[in-house]
Amino acid sequence: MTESRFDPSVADGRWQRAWTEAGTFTADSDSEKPKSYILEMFPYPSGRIHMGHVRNYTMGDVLARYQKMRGFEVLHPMGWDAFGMPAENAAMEKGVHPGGWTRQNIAQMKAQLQRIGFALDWTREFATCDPEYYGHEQALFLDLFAAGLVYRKESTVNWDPVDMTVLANEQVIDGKGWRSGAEVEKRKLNQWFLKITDFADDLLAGLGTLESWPEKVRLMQENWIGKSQGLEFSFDLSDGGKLPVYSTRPDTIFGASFCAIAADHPIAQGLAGDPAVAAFIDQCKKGATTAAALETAEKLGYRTPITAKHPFTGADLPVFIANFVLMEYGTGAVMGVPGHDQRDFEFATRYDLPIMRVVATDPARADEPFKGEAEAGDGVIVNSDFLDGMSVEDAKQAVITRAESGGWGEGRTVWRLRDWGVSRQRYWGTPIPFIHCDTCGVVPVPKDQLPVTLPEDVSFDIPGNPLERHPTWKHVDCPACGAAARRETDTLDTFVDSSWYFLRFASQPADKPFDPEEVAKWLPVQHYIGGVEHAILHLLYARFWTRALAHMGQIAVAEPFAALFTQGMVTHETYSRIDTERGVPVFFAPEEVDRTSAGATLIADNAVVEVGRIIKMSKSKKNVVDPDAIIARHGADAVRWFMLSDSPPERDLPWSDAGIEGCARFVQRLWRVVANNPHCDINAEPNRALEKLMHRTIAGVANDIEHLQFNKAVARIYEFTNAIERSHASADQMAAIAVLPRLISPMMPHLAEEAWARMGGEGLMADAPWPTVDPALLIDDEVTIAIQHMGKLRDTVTAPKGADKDTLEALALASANLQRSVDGAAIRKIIVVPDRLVNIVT
RNA sequence: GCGGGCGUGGCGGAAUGGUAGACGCCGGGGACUUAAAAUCCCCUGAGCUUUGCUCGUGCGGGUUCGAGUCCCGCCGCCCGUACCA
Repeated sequence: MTESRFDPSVADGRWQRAWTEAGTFTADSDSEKPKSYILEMFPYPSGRIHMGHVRNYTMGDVLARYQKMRGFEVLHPMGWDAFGMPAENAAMEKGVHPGGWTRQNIAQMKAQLQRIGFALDWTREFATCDPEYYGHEQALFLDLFAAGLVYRKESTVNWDPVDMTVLANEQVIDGKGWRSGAEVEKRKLNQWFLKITDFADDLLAGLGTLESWPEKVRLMQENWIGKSQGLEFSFDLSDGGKLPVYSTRPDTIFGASFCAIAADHPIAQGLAGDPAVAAFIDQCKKGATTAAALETAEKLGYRTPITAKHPFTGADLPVFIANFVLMEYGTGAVMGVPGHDQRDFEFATRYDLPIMRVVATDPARADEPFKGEAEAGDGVIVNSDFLDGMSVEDAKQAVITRAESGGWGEGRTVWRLRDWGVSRQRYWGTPIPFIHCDTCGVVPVPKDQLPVTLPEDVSFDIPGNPLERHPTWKHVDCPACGAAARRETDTLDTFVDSSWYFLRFASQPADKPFDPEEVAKWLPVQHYIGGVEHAILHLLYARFWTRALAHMGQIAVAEPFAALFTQGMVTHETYSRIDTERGVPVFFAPEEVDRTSAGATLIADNAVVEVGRIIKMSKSKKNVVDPDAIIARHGADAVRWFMLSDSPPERDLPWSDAGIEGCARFVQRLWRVVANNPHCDINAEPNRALEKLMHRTIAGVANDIEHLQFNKAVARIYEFTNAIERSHASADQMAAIAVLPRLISPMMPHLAEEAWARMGGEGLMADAPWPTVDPALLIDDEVTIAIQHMGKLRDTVTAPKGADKDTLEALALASANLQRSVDGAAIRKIIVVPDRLVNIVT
């Protein structure tokens, strides 16, 4: 290492090896120190680490290293969310085995992570596709089954009628299968479910204890769980039958002008003898199953000959079969109130049904016409007999009370949250440990026969589930009666894998999923960091599993993640040209493009390419920057520094070459400050301002890190470095330089170690304590006071901190600028905010 | 469609209801050098009648002595929407 240049290509590896050899980041469960569990959402091993991972793990790393300096025993593990569809897609496209492909990706990505110098405890690494891991998962699934939290029921999937296979939602594009292009159908399958709804109330209540979660995430989960009070009642039908419906808006019951039932509702099925009805029911089966697709699809209905009698007015309401009503939700039938539900409004408009106002902003506007859309908001009830004049809330209760006393309906709490369907008709996942026997029914695999492992000899040359068509795998004897039986061929949703991995990191016993004592030592996770895209599903499922395991007495943890942080994406501009033949854009990678301030040209032909919007890095848009290439060029510390600079961590971070170059320059600049360490001139004037700034910086950076405001910590370190360089060779400057390595250590650990070693620091920087702060030096003795006239700045003056109101008032009135602005006008009021400002009101 | 979030100079952003633009990037000027790179110093929201003034935080209103911040109504973009992870 020369004096003038920090060489990451040498230093990075040196310190990474030193940490590994010393076991610096191996968590000691038996340590006396207070414990801290720092966790980032583990990655799917897609092939390469991308910048989003680097950003996520750098944030966790800063916290882990900082907390270690603060005297905590830190657990900062890493593993692999290794089951999932991309491995099967790779198998289909490249003819490789999903397992081999995944293992290779893991090896590659692990090496990449190690080159970034993360303070990870690799001794606890595992992949969810390890048979040990998924074997324990199968055991837990059997425990849940025994506890009554697992059951089977019919539910709808996307069916590709050409490939004869189930499609994931992302494999359905505009209602068509992504490979076959065939119109997707809804098809029912018998599938496995987890009873997350048993915990709906508790999951909702628990949100109130998660003070260190972002408010937005708690709100999203609250709305997702969706607790509401409503009325379930039955309409008497013209054919003598009854139609049970559920509504969250019984207050609008007088505005009901039709009923709608699902295509697979028994009443609809009963009418299917009519070819027109049958044709409509068939039509309803078309299309994808997602909520977005259902909600935005055209609302279609078929008017049946049946009518329903309104319980209050006695009016006959037409009963429609409708494509937007689903049998799986509620009773599979709804009452339509077009005036106060947008979906019903569109439906009524299309089928020319009455649209009645039963809620208005005030009673005088009871007959105001609608302005082309439903009014779902609050108001007073009108045109509703005994409900008139009531608030929406009161009217709901009044209708429920009336229905209950009349015996034709009852109030019910319902949840938007549905039970969690965990069946997947796919190979690369955890086999569901059950066996189907013709005489015994569905039989659990005995625990001593776990894990049920995946067969290796599978092919992906035709669509569908390889487990289903494997020649031998599914043929087993029934564990109960010994007769020939069949294995369950569905595998578990990969969200199951990620619902308990954080427990397995605490310890990895061979004979059980986790050790409750170790779980008690480390859990809950102190900081959990990941993308906001997981705000609902993953986080809710993990909270559910934690509750279910606690319910069964296996752990004593209420919430798995004490604090949550959702970081933003790494983005990059896109470069494209329109393909003139096909009319679609063709994208180019950043390294294929020569970018100047004026625009961009393609290096290959030196002609212009269009510079597009700055969006999330993705392979399809080719706007990705490979971390390896950047590390090879600038070193790990520059990349880490860039990940923390400028953008607040919860927002998107636009990648820029100029930005990373600036970071690389700053790494070198820091090195010069340390390496050109001047000799102290004991005769030099002490630089008390620098000393104060040093203490303020130490305290400020600590506070910023604790609040994950890394961009602010970065700004402070820039300011501190600027101040050091501008100061003269005094003892204070020496002290400031000496503290620098420790300040930057969580963010630029390689440079910090190198500097620490050079300055004669003892042991590894990573083991050193955080510098101490003298609180006395954090207090200012002088402050700048703003002088305003009518709220506009006219002058600033300095005053002693804590100066009284009269002093500040006098200072303000003495200002020439203020006097010119006031221009002799009568002063009506003077507002003094101590240590901040004086505002003269005329 | 529904739920949630975000919007500040050329760019990323800073700002307990109290001096809008800290810090960084880009750009401009200068020093050093035969020259370049590197480095260092200075300037850098717009406009004006420039001791200073006006405008300015997506758009339109409102509350307040004072609004980027609080309230109401919009617009745009992003995330989720239960089988992508």
